[in-house]
Parts: sequence; structure tokens; C-alpha cells
Amino acid sequence: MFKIIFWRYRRPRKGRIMPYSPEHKRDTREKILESARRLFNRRGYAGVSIEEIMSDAGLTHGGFYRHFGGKDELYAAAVRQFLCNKTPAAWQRRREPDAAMIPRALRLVDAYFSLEHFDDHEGCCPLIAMASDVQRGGAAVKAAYQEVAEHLVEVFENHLNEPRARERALALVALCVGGMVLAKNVGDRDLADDFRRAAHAEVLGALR
Amino acid sequence: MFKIIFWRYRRPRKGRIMPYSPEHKRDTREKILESARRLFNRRGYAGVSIEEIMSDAGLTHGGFYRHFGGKDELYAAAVRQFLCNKTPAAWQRRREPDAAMIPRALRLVDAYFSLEHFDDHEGCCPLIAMASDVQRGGAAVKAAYQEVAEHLVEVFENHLNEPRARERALALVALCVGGMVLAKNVGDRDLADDFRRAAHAEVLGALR
DNA sequence: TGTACATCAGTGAACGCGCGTTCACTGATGTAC
DNA sequence: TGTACATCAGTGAACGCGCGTTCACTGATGTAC
Repeated sequence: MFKIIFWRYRRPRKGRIMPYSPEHKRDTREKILESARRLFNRRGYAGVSIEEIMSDAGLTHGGFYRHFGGKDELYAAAVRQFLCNKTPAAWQRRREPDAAMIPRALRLVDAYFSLEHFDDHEGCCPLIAMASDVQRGGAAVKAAYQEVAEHLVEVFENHLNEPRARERALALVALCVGGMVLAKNVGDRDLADDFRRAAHAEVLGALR
Repeated sequence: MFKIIFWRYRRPRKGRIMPYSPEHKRDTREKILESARRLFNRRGYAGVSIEEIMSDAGLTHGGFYRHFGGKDELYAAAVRQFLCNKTPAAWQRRREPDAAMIPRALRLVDAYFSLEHFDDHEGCCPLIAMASDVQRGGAAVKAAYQEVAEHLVEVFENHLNEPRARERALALVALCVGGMVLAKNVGDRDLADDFRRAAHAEVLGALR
């Protein structure tokens, strides 16, 4: 009896208490992020509800705010997620028989302009999929977008062995993104293919 | 008395009746379209309500459905509106002192990569502003987007005097759109300028 | 001519739905004794 | 050891708001007589 009362009125402990395993929350957060990235890519910021994302991740919507401050914060994190994605999309994984012989930049370009990437609406590069949503997003979203863009620029810049490599690399990234944006937005499939192939050829020409 | 009764029960006339001047409805429709194009450009499809568009056009929202079947239909019309816009944005109107001497394609490119265009969020080219909204839009939206893209391609193709002019023109349009999309989306202003200038230089190099 | 009228552009209240967010609660789990 | 407990991830109902759309109505105007 006395013991019970003692327990009940004891001051809360200050020490760490870990009711779940340390990895548990991190894993859930990553599951949510992964679902968010896929769904935002496919349907855009306004086209996806938090309820959809959470249920795609196998959870209910109420728990969302244990992991993110709000939809905006999730969106910014989702753009960045593309970079550290542990399971890259099919178009990124494509392997030519002689893949090891081909420089990284050229493999990337071939994958970028591939039909797989064109048809992939979930795993699509966020520079393309989130092009105009980001324009209206906050600083965090733009910073995440920039990170992805800089990563691409770096790959090209390292490959180019010439003066003004950076300037050319910037233009090549623009060509990649622009070519795929136009291909994806144009109604006519033939014109889409034309955009894709023309930009692809132009980039390859510059890299060789 | 008899006359009144005769009037009251007369069958409705079949002939045209024009309660408002023939131009009146067309003018209102154009005012709505113009407001829609500006607001959609700035804030995207989901970021603008019909109420805002109508009130921007000096009307109340209820009358909207006398002019358009719904928001989607308005959006498609707004993308196309860019082409037949009677009052082009400032960045399009910019005149160099020796404008008459410079070919149309070069003037267009200079304007496209101008700081004015970069900072113009309302009059901005819809190929840039509506880049990812269109990806998720219906056939009508994509057809309108394609019309604008084809128009740009044509300008470049006519200017280029070489074999494979069309393929190069397609790549140049991709470079224009991609360069500006990246510039507008990247958080850092300096990097944005780098993208803009690099793509601009690349396009000018190809056109001369 | 003037006038009754049909038409339809435009008004503004109302409806219904979906979404972001909040909140009281549940239950799984590591810790302290 | 077993057990009471604090924590907090996760649940699901609820709230409030905004938006697309509808609808009964108003009023401006050209037409027919």
C-alpha cells in the first residue's frame, strides 16, 4: 500500500526512456518519406493528401505529426529523399551488358532519356516531376531541389575535360531537364519522342 | 385585354435574340481568360480558386459557368491564351535600339533568358510556369501546351539554315525551357544566374 | 413610337466534399526498482 | 525476478476551412409588335 502511493507521486524521471527500439521511429519516418516521394512525383503537391501518403505507408493519418511538422516540411524532405533513396527506380538501375566500360555520366544520360524514365511517373527525377510546384514552394523546397540539381551538374562537370566545364555542365543539365519536361507535357507521343531523342543526341554529342 | 392574353400564351420565338451586344460575352470571356492565365502562371492550377480569377476579372464567381465548363477547361484555355495574348508581357516587349536588325529568333532568345522574364511570375512563358501541372493535366491541357512548344520550335527551325534543323530546334527549345526551370527552382540566386547565363550562351552559340 | 417581353449575363447564397490539422485515447515497450 | 510505470508511436473521430459547383434570382438589353 505505502509502496503504491510512493510510486504514484514520485517525480517523473529525467533519464532517457526508450519505449521503442531506437531504429523504430527512423524506419517509420523513412517509410512515410518513400511513399510521399512516389506519390508527390506522380500527382504533385496538391494532388496528394496526407491521408493517402500515410495509408500508402501502412499507417493512419493521425500519426503523421509525430514525424513531420506539416505537409510543406514533408514535401521538402521528399524532394531531397530522391538523392539518398536506397531503392533507386528501374530506369536508374538499368544495366547495359558492358556497363562497367561506360563512364558514369554517359550511363546516367542514357538512363535519363530512356523510355523507362519517360514512362515512370513515380520514380521520375524530381527535377522534372516537381518542376513548377517547386517554383511556388518555400526556401526549404528550393534548397532540396538545388541539392539534386547540383548533384547532376557535378557528374557532368567531372566528366568534361575542358575549360569552362562548369558552364557546359550547367547547360547540359538544363538540356536534360528541359527535354524530358517537354516530352512529358506534350500531347502527341511522336513529338514527345522527338524531344527526347533530340535532347539526348545533343547531350551525348557534347559529352564525347 | 385580349392582346395581353395573346402575348402571354404565344409560343416562344425561334429567331435569334441578342439581349447584349454580340461582343459583350466575348469580351468578358477574354477578361476571365487573361486573369486566369496570369494567376495560374503565378500560383499554379491548385493555387488559384475560381473565385479569385473571377474577382480579378471584376466579376462574381457564380457567372463563371456561363463561359467555361469547369476549372479544367479554363486551365487548358489559359495555356493556349499565351499565344494569342494581345498584351504581351514586358519581357516580350523589350526592344533593343537596333531591334529591326536582329533576327526574330535571337531577339526571342535574349528576351527568354532576360532578368525580366526570370522575375516575371505572371507573364512568364507557360512552358516554364506550368511545367509539372501539365504533366498531370488532361488531353486538352497537353494539346494547348504542345501548341505553344511547337510555336517556339518553328521559330528556331526557320532561323537555322542547316540539315537536321528540326532536331536542333527541338534541342534548343529544351535548353530554353530547362535552363529557366532550373533557374527559377534553385534556391540560390547566384546558381540561378549561372543556369540562366549558361543556357543562354549555349543557345546563342548554336543559333549563330 | 412606345411597350411588353424573352433571353441570358451576371449575382450571391448554399451545398457538399475533401483536406490539413488537432486531440483524447490506446497500446507496445524499455526501465527502475 | 517480476511488476508498476512513464513514454510516446500510432489510432481514429472531429473540427474548421476553402473550394468547385449549383441554383433561384436580378436586371440589362435587343426584338416584335
